[in-house]
Amino acid sequence: MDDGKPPPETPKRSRIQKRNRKRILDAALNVFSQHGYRGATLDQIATEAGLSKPNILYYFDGKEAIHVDLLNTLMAEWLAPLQEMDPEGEPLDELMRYISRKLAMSHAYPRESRLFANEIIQGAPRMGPHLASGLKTLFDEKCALIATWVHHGKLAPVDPGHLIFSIWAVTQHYADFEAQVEVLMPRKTEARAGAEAHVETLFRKLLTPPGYSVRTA
Amino acid sequence: MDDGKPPPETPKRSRIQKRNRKRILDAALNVFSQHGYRGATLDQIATEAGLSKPNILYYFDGKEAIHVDLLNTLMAEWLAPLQEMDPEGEPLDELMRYISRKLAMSHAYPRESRLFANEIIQGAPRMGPHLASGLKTLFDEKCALIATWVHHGKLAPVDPGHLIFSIWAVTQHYADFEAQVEVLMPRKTEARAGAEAHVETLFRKLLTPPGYSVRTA
DNA sequence: TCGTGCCTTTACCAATTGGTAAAAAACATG
DNA sequence: CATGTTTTTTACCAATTGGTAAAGGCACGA
Repeated sequence: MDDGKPPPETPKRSRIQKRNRKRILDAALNVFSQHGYRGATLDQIATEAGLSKPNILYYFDGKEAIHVDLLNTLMAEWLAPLQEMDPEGEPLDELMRYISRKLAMSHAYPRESRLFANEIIQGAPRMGPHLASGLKTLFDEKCALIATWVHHGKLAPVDPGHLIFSIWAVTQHYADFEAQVEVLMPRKTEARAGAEAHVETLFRKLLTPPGYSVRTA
Repeated sequence: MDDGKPPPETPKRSRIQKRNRKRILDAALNVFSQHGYRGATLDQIATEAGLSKPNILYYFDGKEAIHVDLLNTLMAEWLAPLQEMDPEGEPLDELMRYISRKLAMSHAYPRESRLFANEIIQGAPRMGPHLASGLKTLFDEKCALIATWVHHGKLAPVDPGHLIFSIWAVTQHYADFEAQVEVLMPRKTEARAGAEAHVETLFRKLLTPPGYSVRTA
């Protein structure tokens, strides 16, 4: 009886393979996040990676394979902050901590943010299945968690799904629309600090339940 | 003395020209908003418009000209709600009304939203000047207005620039990331109503100044 | 009926696209 | 160093890209 799938597929890559795959994926992240899937070209990726085009196709099965690999690899770490929201923690603290980490990630990894933004704006043609399975599960789970928090009066009444959407929207906006933010708010360091304070206030006011006592030292 | 620019350029287009230009721009809006500038092709636009490729180039000077025309034409109406925020009105009402109209526009014109989203994510290479001039002026003006409102205690203390960013982020999210929203929150009509209520609450809680008396009938 | 001006099609083009075949070079290992 | 393996390059493709030239159609007034 053949179980169909080959043994767990230990990558088992030589160090030169690891190095070049990393170079390619990094170059591809630059190009895909800037131009979207269809607007990106293998030549561009090759040039940016410092390799020849056929050499790139020696490491990956094609343009689409690179893109899919990127999406799969980055999805996990992109969702880590949400995943780590702790059912045992203090609800408001957990949510505010999540928001803060999400905003920090948008500032630290704008390319990743734009990669996903491009893919989803364009209808998520290479991510649809992933969304429906992995992401949806996590999303539903965390929605349920937030709902119980609300139910126990630990948070102000709020629609968990739309709450998550607005957290994503506000935090990722700074990465995805960086070009616009920079034009409209040129002093970068000030803008970043202001963003943090604003987002913190926005969601704290939304989520703080009525009659919540503020601990002042 | 030649003033350099030709007379005000009355378009003076025949009805067949109007019809075909409209068809082309509509098709181009579909294609550009779905694939971004570089990912879009003239053939695709031509097919969608029901015209031949050379025929399209009879009406427009090239791919870029179509894209620029679209951006210019749509920019004005896209910014109309912000423009109409009235310095004479009641601050909180004006802002909440703006937010509501912005959300409605995202639902009614998702293609336009995605057109701009694509352009800005990709660094706004064909819109940079417009951003720096027209949009920045409007943005600064409205920021100043909001600042005076805050100063007079009509709104809770808030950074006007970041406030506008978060309004844009939250409202446009529903258009730009529609593919994701639909997967995670499948019941469309409920989702839309929920979005309205959530966004309303989010910003009303942020903006309502301390000690604001709620008028109950 | 004949122009005349507007619109559309046909037939192209050079450049770029994603991708391949196969030789050549570099590398590892005995 | 000899040998087999991994990596890289060279030389190509067929298809698609944005764009052009020029001939054809078509409506409409004289």
